[in-house]
Amino acid sequence: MSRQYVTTAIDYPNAPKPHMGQILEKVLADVVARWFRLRGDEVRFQIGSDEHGVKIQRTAEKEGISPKEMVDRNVPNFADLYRRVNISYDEPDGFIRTTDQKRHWPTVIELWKKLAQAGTLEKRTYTGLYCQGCERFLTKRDIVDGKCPIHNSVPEKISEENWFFLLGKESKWLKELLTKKKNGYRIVPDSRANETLSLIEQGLEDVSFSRPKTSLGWGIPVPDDPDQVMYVWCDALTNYISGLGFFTANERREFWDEAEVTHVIGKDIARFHALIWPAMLKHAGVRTPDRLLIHGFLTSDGQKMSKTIGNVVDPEEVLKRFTGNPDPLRFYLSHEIPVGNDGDFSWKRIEELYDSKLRNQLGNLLNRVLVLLKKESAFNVPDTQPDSERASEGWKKYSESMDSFELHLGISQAMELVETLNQGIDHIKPWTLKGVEKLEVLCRFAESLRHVALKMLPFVPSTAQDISRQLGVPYAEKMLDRDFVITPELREWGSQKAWKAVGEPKILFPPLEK
RNA sequence: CGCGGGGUGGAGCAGCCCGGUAGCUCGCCAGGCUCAUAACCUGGAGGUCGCAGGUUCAAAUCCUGUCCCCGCAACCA
Repeated sequence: MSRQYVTTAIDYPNAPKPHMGQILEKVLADVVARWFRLRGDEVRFQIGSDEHGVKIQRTAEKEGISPKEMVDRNVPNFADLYRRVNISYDEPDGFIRTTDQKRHWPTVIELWKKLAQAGTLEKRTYTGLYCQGCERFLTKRDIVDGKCPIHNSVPEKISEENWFFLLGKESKWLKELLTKKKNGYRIVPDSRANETLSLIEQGLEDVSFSRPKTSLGWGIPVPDDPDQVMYVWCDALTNYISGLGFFTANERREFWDEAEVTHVIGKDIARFHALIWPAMLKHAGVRTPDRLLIHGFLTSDGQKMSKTIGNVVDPEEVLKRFTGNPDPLRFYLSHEIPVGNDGDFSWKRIEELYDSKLRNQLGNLLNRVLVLLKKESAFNVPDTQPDSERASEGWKKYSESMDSFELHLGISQAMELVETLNQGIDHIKPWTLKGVEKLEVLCRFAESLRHVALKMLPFVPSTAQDISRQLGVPYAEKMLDRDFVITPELREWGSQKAWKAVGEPKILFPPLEK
């Protein structure tokens, strides 16, 4: 058994509630965290919010409230929606806020001091071309014909004092760290690693770590330099260790030093997590993380989600469509989008998938087995060699997929089993059989469904439990407990000797209203 | 020469890393079954896997070239 620490990116609560991309990330992380728990690991799962910065400041201004008021209003909506999507982050301390002066700030300030002591911070006068519209300095690459291509305006030349983090000299060991096979910082999936490595090849630049208070007021002050405020990197990335109380009296270092650390993030911020973050940790004397799990982006009906196009999908609406049940959405995101790939969300597709896979194939299968079985007077799963071999091979394949983060293969394997079972029923025609033969056949189907439910558990937890309840398996009530483990015994064919009867069949997934 | 992703039956996607029966969902046609949520099962039509070369006994998969599409990243203008 090992210890796991799973994190997601912390959300920017500029909007009143999470968008689909953020849901995708949380679901991915949640499936991973759940799988770790189910295989017997000790897991800490942390999410949070990144609440500083000019954009927050500005949005709040527009609304005529203080930044603090705005984030205090928005952040609970994030936590609330994630709870309703069944994201199993640790309660109560698995949600870290960067405005939390008790939990977050002390670590950040201490980390800054350590970086300063290590000589990796340097104050410079930065002169650059600043675009008022973008509210940031533009790089040579951004500028087209001397103008900001987004705002079509000529940027101003502005000089300001910035603390810089000297990332430029870290290329060599970073490359080693990211490519070595053992004890490195592994990027998953592989295809996403090349992208980052090619960034190193292009040469790393030092990064701005602070802004003058006058241009960035809403943030953590730089220690011993009251005129400067920390820019996003030192503040936001640090959440991963501030949540563990690093550099304070109540450190929980065992979840870092003696754990496997997995950061789940989107491809847009891969570079910061792959480069700046490990460099910061190195100079602060903290070991580097183990894994960076990168997901792609979501389009809507094949197009970029955009307010202008009007194709933005609100996760809330998706929940509502399925009467608050998060599982169709969780299933969609896990089944349709291989980890790391970009994916598409479409209403047509999710409804299609709901009907064909969840309702017709899975729900209907459970129903037909239970209806036949409840007419029988006994229940007993026959222990046969071929069945038990099939089961153990199936579990082996499934675990391999899950352990290597090929999650869509994991859930597909469960669904393939469902398909096989539907075929089997039609082939065997249990309703034409009698006596012991009939009973045995039906019990074998029920047992197979027990395995299906276990395999679906990381993806659609409440559905998996519901199936198990209807089947009447003895452990059904415990399945959603944090310490529930899919033990070797549970994976074994016919291991549930205490299972003596099935429950009442109920409709698992009702037809959608038009 | 910025970087990355992609082009697979009518639509949407998987398979490519680690070559060897081209798979899934929807749609279409025909049949079966009647345990089940008008669900389930079987068969069929439809693909020269963008194009051109190369490697190989064998290429959707590896290599080279080439054409085309889409992003540069998240609700903010």
